[in-house]
Amino acid sequence: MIKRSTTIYDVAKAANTSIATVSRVLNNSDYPVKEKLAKKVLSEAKKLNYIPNLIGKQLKNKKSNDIGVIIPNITNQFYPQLIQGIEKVARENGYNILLCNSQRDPINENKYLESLFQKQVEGIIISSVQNIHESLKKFAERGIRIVVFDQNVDFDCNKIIIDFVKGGFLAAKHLIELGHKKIGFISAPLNKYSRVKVFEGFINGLKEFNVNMNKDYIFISNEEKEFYDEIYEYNNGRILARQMLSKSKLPTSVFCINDMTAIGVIQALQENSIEVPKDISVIGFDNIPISKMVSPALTTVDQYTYKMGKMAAEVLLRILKENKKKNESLLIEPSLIVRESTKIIS
Amino acid sequence: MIKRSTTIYDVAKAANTSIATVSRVLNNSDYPVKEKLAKKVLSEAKKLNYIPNLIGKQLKNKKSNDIGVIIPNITNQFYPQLIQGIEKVARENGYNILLCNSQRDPINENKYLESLFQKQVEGIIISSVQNIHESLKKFAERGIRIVVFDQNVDFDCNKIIIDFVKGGFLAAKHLIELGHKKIGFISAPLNKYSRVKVFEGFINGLKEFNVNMNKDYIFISNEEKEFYDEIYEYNNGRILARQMLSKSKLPTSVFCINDMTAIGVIQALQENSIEVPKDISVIGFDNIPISKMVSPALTTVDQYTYKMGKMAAEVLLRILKENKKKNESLLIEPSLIVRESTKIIS
DNA sequence: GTGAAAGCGCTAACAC
DNA sequence: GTGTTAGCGCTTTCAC
Repeated sequence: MIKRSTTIYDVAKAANTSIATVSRVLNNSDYPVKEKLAKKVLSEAKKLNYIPNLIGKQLKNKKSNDIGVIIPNITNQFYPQLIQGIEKVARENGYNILLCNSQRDPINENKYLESLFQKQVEGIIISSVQNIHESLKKFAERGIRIVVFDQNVDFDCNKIIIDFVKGGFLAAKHLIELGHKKIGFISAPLNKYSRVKVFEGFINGLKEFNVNMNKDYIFISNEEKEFYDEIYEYNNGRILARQMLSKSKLPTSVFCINDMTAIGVIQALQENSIEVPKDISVIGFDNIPISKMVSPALTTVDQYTYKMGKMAAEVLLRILKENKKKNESLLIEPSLIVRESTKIIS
Repeated sequence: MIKRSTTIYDVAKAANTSIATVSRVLNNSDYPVKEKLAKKVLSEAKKLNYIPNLIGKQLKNKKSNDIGVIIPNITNQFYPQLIQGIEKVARENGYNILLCNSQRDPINENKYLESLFQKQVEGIIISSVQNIHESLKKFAERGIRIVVFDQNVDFDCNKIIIDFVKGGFLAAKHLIELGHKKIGFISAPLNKYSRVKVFEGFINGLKEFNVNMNKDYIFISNEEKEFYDEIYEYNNGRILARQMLSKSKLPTSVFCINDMTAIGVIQALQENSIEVPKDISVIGFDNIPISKMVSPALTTVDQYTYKMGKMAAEVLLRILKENKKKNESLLIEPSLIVRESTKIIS
């Protein structure tokens, strides 16, 4: 840090008063200060271009007004939308966000957790990429308020989660109602709560309407790796779609674990002269902004991402403010968004 | 903040030594400490789950190891890509990023600048939404190192900018080489350096190849407003494309100020049964990931966003490390990416 | 080798 | 109404 010198002492000296008074004036404390002195302090502070050092303040107050947000990856629009929601609420309540991309790597996630703890954040909103939540739990026990979203975790904390089972069910139901019997499923590894549950709902749907699940139509990748300059899910969709095309029998419709995957799938199909939805109907999950920008526009299941972000922040701030001990758990209802990528079977 | 009590004192007491020694051990200082004592300190710290309080450290060291990043909006993929680049470099050098979305609002931008200053960031990487850079300059003068990218600013600081004029030129040249003479231009207001320069390059291109610029084919919106849950540029493209369609004469090709706008344009055209590129060729600018996901895949001008982010961070960190006074200025060469949204005029 | 103590910039309890 | 001062958690100088 450079000379960035002007401190509260400089202002006090310039205004010919004490640092206590300066602090009172500058913080609009309701402590009585003569108007004339207050004015003087204000004008001197302005003259000196005084900007308070938050670090000193935070150390003294033992309050950072920061909340940490950990997400897998910022390039899937799902997360930016969410962050916008979080940010809006946080800002409005005087909180700042420290954003961290785990790049889907548990090691990074833990590093970030530690780093956020060091920075004394008051709470953390996280979509964890881990299955065991040792470190998260450790921090929760030490008093950091945790809100998980998108993924579930294996201990008691605040949760904002959409009803994935219902979402998967809605997707299956939609395809079946369009007359499809050969329904495929394309996904990244089922190693996360969200995916497992979506799949569960999907299977439930097939069962409920007496449609057979055919293993030949199910394509799930083994690996999940994120690069700084690539988009994992999109590539994954492309790869799995090509795998599907290499089989002798094709389904008439596929449900993809999320929109980015679906977009990759559609593109790979189109490249191989399979028309969507004419030849194969495709449905996604998330309803990210670009799902309506691709063509055919994607039929999908809305997770209300922006709203989810707002809710997560609201829960966290409420808990922080009221210093509640009890954790909240909110379930968001997903809904089906029908666009152009699915159609009645011909 | 909660009781999060364990401090360096607790560790010192537990290890039966002084805080000075604890600090030395924990920071791997090259100060001599008897191995046995050091081990003891380490084990007690571990036993107590000691995690250092960065705020105390920062206050003492007068060094935050934080850099601020201010961007207009996180939902346009252009920025996430950039941030990934910045983040990678920053992480590798022990720096953390404080990310801020100005939502294209100068007032927010200034608020964030002030907030970052308060947080004692060592440098700021910014895509400013302002034309006058009063406050940015003010902070630069106070010793914060500034790197601007994407937009230019009106004072001397570090700049990572792509050659917008060349980019605009490339777009015009491409369309002309495909035989187009009726070339349109669709853009958000030309109130930012980037847009002005791109337009300039575009006009240069038309002139160089003796193609007339027809005012009837130019559509530029008056207003620029960002919402938390909408995507300005995409909507803007849709609106302007509809305006274009309401005219009696249409161009055979249009150049859009960026990819998101182009995607909006293409979609509005398609909704009105204008085929791209058969009826109208469309070219964008940015080469964001989704430009290859839409269909037709977008012909565009690559800004090397990820690389730009890395470069911005590298410049900042180098300047910080070497404490250089002189500012650096880097120009990135754009390049044309031909995909499916443009074709030879029939 | 080790520890005491000053001080980073700030707030607030306490004294006057 | 105003000022003095302790102390937030930490690093580092200086003394031993």
